[in-house]
Amino acid sequence: MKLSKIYEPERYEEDIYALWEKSGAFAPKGKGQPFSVIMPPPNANASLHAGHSLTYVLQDIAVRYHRLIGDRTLYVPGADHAGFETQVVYEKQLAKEGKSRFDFSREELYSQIWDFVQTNKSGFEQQLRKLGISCDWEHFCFTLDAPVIKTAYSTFKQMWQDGLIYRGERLINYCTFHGTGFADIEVEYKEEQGALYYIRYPLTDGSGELVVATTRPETMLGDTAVAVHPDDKRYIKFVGKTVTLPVTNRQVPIISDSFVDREFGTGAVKITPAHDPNDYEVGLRHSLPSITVINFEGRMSDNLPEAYRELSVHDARLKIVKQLEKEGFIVKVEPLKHSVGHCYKCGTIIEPLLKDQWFVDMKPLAERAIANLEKDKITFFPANKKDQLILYLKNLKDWNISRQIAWGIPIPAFQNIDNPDDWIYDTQVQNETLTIDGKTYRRDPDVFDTWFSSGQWPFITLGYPDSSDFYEFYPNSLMETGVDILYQWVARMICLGLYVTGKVPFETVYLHGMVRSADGRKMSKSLGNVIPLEDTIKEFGTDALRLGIIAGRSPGDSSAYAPAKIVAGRNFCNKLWNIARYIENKVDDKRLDHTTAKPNTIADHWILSNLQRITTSVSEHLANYRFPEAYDELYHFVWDDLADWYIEASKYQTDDAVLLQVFEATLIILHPFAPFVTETIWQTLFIDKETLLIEQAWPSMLSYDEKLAAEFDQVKSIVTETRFIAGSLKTSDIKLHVLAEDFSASIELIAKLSKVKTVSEEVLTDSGFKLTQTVKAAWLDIDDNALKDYRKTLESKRISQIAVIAGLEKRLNNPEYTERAPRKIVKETRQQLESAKEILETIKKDSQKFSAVE
RNA sequence: GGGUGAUUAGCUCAGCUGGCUAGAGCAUCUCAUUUACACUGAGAGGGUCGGGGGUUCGAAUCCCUCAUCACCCACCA
Repeated sequence: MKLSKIYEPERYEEDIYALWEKSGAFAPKGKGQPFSVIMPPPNANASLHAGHSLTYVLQDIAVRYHRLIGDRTLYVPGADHAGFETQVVYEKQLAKEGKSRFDFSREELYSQIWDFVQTNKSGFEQQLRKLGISCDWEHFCFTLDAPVIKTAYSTFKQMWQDGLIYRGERLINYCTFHGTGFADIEVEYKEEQGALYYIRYPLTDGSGELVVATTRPETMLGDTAVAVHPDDKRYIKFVGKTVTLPVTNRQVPIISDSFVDREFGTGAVKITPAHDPNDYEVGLRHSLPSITVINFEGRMSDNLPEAYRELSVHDARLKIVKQLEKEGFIVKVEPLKHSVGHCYKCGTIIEPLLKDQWFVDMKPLAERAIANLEKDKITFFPANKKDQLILYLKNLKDWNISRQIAWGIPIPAFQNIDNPDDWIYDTQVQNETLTIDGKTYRRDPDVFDTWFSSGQWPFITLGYPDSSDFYEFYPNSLMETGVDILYQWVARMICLGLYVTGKVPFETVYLHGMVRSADGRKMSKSLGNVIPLEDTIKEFGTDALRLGIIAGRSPGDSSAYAPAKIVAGRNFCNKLWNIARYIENKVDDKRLDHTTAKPNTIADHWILSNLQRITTSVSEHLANYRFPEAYDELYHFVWDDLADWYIEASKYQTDDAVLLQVFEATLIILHPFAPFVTETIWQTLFIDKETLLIEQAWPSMLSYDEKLAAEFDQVKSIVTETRFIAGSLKTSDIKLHVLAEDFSASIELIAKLSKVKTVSEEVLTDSGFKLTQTVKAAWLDIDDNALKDYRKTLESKRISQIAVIAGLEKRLNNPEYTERAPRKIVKETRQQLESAKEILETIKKDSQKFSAVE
């Protein structure tokens, strides 16, 4: 089969992926050491954009590399039901139909969303195939699969029994629009312009007043105290007295608590335990009652004076301020910038509200995680994220795992209808009520926070607790995910992994930065700057996207989607393609047994030397997860070494066997990065083997002679400098002289590559222009007058060469350097100085010719 | 308030444990047209590595400090 002139990815990619999938190449094979990656499951109803590709491509490169070096490699794909996220998407769809979640029971909603997800689910699977992701589809896992739920339940039960899970009334973060609570980390804080209201609270005994400052005057309806700092001389005399609250006329005590900041506001704080986390803590310390004045709909509650009932928080604030002003209780109002928590989906202000929920006591889990992190049981890329994670874990508060939504794993807990404190664990969640020993229990209507189950992903996906996969592939070798979910997900996987299995869930965490849009902003639907995956693939091909998206990116750092890098990737694939075409034409039907190739020419030795270097280097980079560095070196090996020099040389010094051998090895080491084009070429050039590139073994080395390889470097230098001079002189009509003893075998090669008219072995003793960049002797026989144009260049070369020598001499004249620096470095410096001096001599001699001319 | 990262060529960014005259892609300039490849080839130009200080024989790299930008966490009556 003949290859077309330009690589057209869309002609091959689909078939190539099908070929891999059909062959079973994605399943773990062989007896190598296990290497496992569990894919962070994409949302089941999601469509991936170009930015998403980064995570899967990085994982796939690691996976393909480990497969090639013979590891028993498992890459588990999955999908996330993404509880709240998905329900929000579905609710938006309902809204379009003029309906809302209130029109359905939770069971109805659940089954509707299930159908909704089923119809959308195939999207990302096809996208992953398009990206060439070599995951083992047989191992596919959805976060609502029965085994997942089973393990999540048994973990919940175990934690309950161990006293790590408790149910209690706490202030939780509540979105009144979506009607559910959130974990602390899910709240999005924004800096906002607000107002600080100074309000008079008269002492009940008429002996004066306290002025409190608040941003939320409406919550004063629920005040149960006023607090001052215990050391505050202004107020300490009031402690123990009471104030009479304006509007409600309730009497509340004045207490002292050191949490009060004397500098802020007036130094006197109204305490509303039911609506402020700090006040809640104060309330606990001082046994204050909690009065709820805002309900779960975000409106003022029924226990308030008629005028305020059912008002929105916003309206209530306006109304109460108006009333206070009228009655003379407002001292002043100051503008104040402060941060306010919002729902990360709808932007509604998060209300801290009292609610009974299930909580995980994170302290013991976090401590164990910290201990393991400090013992470096997990390697982080970038390394500094480990310390950040430890800091986070040290300050971790208890985790609210109850969600008031329909789409999720029902919490397996039932409450005695006659005794609210009597909760039992039971997994018969399909029943709304249970009757046990004559007592009736009602199911908790809530579901788990998605992260409670996905936090167990590294072992849940492997069939924990009693499967061979689990024994073989846990802990996972690599967890590659976004730096944005370090706390949200990685932290919880470590905590839960240690708790359930006793081991850290993975050996390495690689956190990629975010792919911002081309405009430098975050890529998001709402900003309208999303780059669709399909567009990029269609325009440039998958391999180009894979190469462009990983190029020049360091872990943990965000950087923009760079079309120029995708273009570079596309061009690179085309270059490779054309190397293959060249080889195809050259080798034709010779059926060379290239497996026993032996180097003949200096170019052969040189390319084998470079192949050895690049193979080792790519291995080292990939073993240490330095993806962009590996790609960068491969790019230059293929383009600069293989195409520009070796292939060019092969046009004059034929050695097809070595050429084929080198190209075969190149395809293998390049395969993890650009799987489609490499496999396509493999299937075309090596079809008679009936093998798949994806299943090849990492190349082993051919022997070569380092000295002969170095000879070729000399040839390169002569050719390069000759080209440069010829270019400056704008002529190729020059005669090149080289020392026969050094280059007799390469004369023709030098002539062809440097494109001069003739090359002679005649030695010019007193004429000719000596090349300066090589130690080996080579001259150009050029008319001195013609050379005049070259004077400037030579002069600037001379000056910079003198500077180089001065620098080297200064270094070597410093005894501190020669004594302290490693011997190897010093030796290198001496050699550099020597050759620098030689080059300067040549430049000087060449320069002198000009004085002769003038 | 605490923390992290960034600042290197016109643009986007690499530079791992300090050690050749600091690199890449794209862009720019010159030359090349029946070539495996114009998605090309041969060349060139372009940076006092944000400022200042320190450690070191040696600093883009380590430390301190300042500035600017970005992000994260906590608090914000």
